[in-house]
Amino acid sequence: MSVVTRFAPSPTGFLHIGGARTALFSYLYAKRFGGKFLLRIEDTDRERSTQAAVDAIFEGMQWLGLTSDFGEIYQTQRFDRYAEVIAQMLEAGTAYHCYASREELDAMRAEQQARKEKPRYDGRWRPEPGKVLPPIPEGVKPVVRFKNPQEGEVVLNDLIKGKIVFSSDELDDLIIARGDGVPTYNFCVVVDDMDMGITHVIRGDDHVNNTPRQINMIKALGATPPQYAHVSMILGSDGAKLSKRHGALGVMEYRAMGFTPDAILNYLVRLGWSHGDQELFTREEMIAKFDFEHVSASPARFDMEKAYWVSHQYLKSADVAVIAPEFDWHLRQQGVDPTNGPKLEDVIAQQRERCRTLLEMAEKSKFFYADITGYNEKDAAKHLGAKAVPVLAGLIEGLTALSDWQAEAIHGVVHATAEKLGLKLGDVAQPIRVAVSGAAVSPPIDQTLMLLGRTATLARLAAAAAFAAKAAPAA
RNA sequence: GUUCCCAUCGUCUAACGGUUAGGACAUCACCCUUUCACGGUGAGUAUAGGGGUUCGAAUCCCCUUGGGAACGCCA
Repeated sequence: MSVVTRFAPSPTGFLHIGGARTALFSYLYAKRFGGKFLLRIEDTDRERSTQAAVDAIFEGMQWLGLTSDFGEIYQTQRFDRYAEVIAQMLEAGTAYHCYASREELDAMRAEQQARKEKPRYDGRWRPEPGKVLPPIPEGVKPVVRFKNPQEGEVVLNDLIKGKIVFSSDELDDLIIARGDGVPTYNFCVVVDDMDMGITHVIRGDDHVNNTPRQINMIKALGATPPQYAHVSMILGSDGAKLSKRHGALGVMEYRAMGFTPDAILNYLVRLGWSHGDQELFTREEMIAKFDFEHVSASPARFDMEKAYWVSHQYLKSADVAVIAPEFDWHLRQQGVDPTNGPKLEDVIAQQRERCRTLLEMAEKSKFFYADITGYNEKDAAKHLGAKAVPVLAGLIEGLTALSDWQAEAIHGVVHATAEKLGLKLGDVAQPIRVAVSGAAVSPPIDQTLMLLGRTATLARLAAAAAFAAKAAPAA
């Protein structure tokens, strides 16, 4: 049997990092066995589902490259099918109508909690042989409940957590259709997974307690339950649960922070899963090596520092042509148009070693594409003082005379200037950095000037010379 | 409250009864150096606690403690 997995988010918010990892695991597992992966939008709660959230989920999945093999599937488009199954179950006696009002149920739960019991439906409308049901109240639209078997136990052999046994008497009769006829999550999941031939249900471990009921429903429908893999949640760096108020970010925010999709995926795949000592994986390697035997059952914290490290590894080793479009996006995000200026690929090649993210790279590369707006105060005070005046003058003279604007020749001029003035290389290079980039940090100076180009270089050196001359008397 | 899950360096993890408990991130030190980085070398840091089982336990079992989840006409 070919593997079919699914990622089934409810569209009530963006695609967060935990969901992305669950989706990734599902995707990898399917691909590993040459199977299919599908994305299903669980939008039966029409009050909370929004189109904006649906769009955000698709956007995130697409950016990560986790594409569905079956297009878009919405539960709200399958209501006819759910109604059909509910009718079947009513007919077969595996489901029944319950006329208890919400108030009645609230009161029941309150009583149970007062008695320190687990709140659960008491089966007041559950038909049993010889049992007399209450009179049907007028004007009440009944809900439909699943008639859960009450004997024995349900065994879940989870691929990650191992064997988990639930006693059947812990399981109450859950509602599968609301008073208005709209089916509920636990029921829709079961019908969908069955109809879509899902072989492996990979989801967050907050669903573990739903699983025995779902297994019972699948069995009541005469189908075979899929395999389950319940993935632990991702915690914030302080060990607290990620929430909207507390550090939960959508995957697109990681794009804004300068991560590439591959880097995020690589970080996520290693969060809870391992393959010996290997830290870095290509997408192909992830697919070839992913397994549930090495997925941890315990929750993991999201460590931004390590994520940055992974990001850096990708920036350093990736094909510059692949990164260039994302780099372009970041520059434009910062209001810089990279059309006129050095080739993005060349700038990336110079910056990739010293930047952990594309955001950082864009910030540090703006000066290649736009005029600098001023000097870093400390750097200017240190490097553009009186001492810099002869240095800059010498450089301008040497560089103006340069016919061949290449790194090697530029390097020669910088060296010659230092030698002529009896200075160390750093004493010459630092003023140039500040003059040209606005601050004392840049790629190697010869590369920087080559990329910047002759015109901009000389203009900025001249401006810095004027600045230094003005600052000199005070110094 | 009830049920269920989880527990190795600060963090992510390796170990599938026998290792000086390994690697990575982070930290610190040194080297390299034209700034920032990269890179190199090295250091410190862990089996939550208590009982068993066993010749031998991080590993299997039980208890404690500490985290977490679920218990909706939410998903």
